[in-house]
Amino acid sequence: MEGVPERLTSKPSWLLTQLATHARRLVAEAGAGPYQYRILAALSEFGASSQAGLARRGNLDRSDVVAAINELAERGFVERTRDEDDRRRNVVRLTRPGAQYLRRLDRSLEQVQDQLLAPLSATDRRTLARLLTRLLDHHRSDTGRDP
Amino acid sequence: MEGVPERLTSKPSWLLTQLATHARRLVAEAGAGPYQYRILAALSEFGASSQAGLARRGNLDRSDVVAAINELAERGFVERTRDEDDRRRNVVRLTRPGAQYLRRLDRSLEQVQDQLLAPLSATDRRTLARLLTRLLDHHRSDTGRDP
DNA sequence: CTAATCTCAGTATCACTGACATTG
DNA sequence: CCAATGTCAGTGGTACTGAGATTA
Repeated sequence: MEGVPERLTSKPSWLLTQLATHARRLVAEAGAGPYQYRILAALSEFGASSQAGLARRGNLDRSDVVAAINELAERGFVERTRDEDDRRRNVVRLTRPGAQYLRRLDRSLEQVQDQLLAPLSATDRRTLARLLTRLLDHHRSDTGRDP
Repeated sequence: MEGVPERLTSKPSWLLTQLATHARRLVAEAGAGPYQYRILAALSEFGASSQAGLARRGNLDRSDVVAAINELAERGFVERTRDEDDRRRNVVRLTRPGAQYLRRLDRSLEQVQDQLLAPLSATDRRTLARLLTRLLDHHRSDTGRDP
């Protein structure tokens, strides 16, 4: 024992942060702002939702959702209407152009993913995804129900 | 196939970014500023070095190294002296208090690590570290030689 | 002249906090 | 009254860019 052998490369926490910035950069090059992508993805997978619901599912802050939706709405990718059943809420809906845009983003992301995971075999990639998912699920105490 | 099943939870790039923020938060609670920690760790593992060398090894920007070293030097954890053999460079050296501080940080980090990796078995943890390391090595084109 | 180093000033973006008004 | 929602203003930190001065 004695000195920890490789502090910089053996601590998952640092590996995560450093790899994450790399991933972010790649993703940004693909043209996908993380907030907007997560919102579009959540809408596509779970359907129309309130902004608070999107925040919960996309793991982002309510206040950040506001700005992101503003831009998405301006570009015509989502529709924001008042929920008449619960007038505190806005119903956010994916539009057709929004769905197309998401598909384009997904194609770019797939390439990014390939670049990012290049040195791993298909099995390793699955393993990695599984482990990361397990971690994330565990640390997301928010139950994540719909509203 | 058809629609991508779980965009938000199956893309390693997103998993990484989200887990990374979680890790960062935990690490911050442990009192370890990421820049300063990486510098201290690099110094401890590779010995005294120029600031540019630290930047390369710690995967950070030269300009950020300046500020981090300022603080570390103020707190007496590192010593910065002009390199007389190459007067462009500063030689940064870990002091005794600096080494002690690093050991304290490491102890805190270990607990953080445990929290972060709680849901994984020892084997899984090794696997994760191995996969992440492989990725990071691959994406670090910088050869990382010393100066 | 080119290249490397250190430094400073400034930027973009993410994540977050606190507050407030509206509605349930 | 309390809780949830949407909105806004502002903060802190990371990562980065660009420039300048010094030395090799």
